[in-house]
Amino acid sequence: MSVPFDVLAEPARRRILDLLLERPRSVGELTERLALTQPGTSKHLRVLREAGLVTVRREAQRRWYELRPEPLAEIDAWLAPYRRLWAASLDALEAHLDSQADEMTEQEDVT
Amino acid sequence: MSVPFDVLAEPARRRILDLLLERPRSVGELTERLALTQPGTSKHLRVLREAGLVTVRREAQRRWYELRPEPLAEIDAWLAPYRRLWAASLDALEAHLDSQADEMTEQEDVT
DNA sequence: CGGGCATATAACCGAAGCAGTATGTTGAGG
DNA sequence: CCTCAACATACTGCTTCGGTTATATGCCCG
Repeated sequence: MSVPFDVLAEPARRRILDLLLERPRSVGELTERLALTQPGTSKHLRVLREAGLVTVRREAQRRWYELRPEPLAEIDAWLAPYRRLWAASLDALEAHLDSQADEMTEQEDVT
Repeated sequence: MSVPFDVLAEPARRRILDLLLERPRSVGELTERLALTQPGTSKHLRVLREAGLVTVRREAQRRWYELRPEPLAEIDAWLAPYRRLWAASLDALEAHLDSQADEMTEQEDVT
């Protein structure tokens, strides 16, 4: 579970990261937005913490969880050699759509 | 499980994709390299197939599995907003290392 | 110092995932 | 046809995971 891939397999954890992308948040706040129980949220946060994807700052009883994106680089690195492949097919799609657009401007009356 | 994130949570499946990155391969070949049983390999391939990450081409009794990277774009898309964040910290690291390198060239005798 | 708030940890349960064994399926070749 | 080769599917046991309820911890405040 300590690998970023496993951590991100859980939708709730991806949502947490998405929420932290905007700004640091408290457990209560996250719990509310996730529609989970508080212990459930805490459990996911623990996993994220142990994977190094978040850090905690204590303030009285409140704990502010904060994003730490570095471990995501591992995923990005794995993804890298594949990126050019689907990029190529997307380019092909774009080219296709572009040529269609061209045809349409040439005809000028395709409803 | 149909989401790319879940599919990639399994190390064996990532290895399969890595192997298919080089060229299409038969089930037997993959089984050998993964040190799995043949049914185990077939099972992972089924998951990859259902997620659209591989396609099959039949040739007599042999089946050639082939990479289909498009679904990985979903992961890449999710990753996108985070990329600039860790990129920033990596830049900072680079800058730091660069400045160290500078210092070293200035001194010229750091063993 | 006692009570309440915010959060963490523990204990428990059901569901799902993975690996392995056994068996089914399809095509080639004698 | 019969058999073998390559692969898929079925079934089973085990482990792990995610969610919930119950309880512990730490801190502020009256």
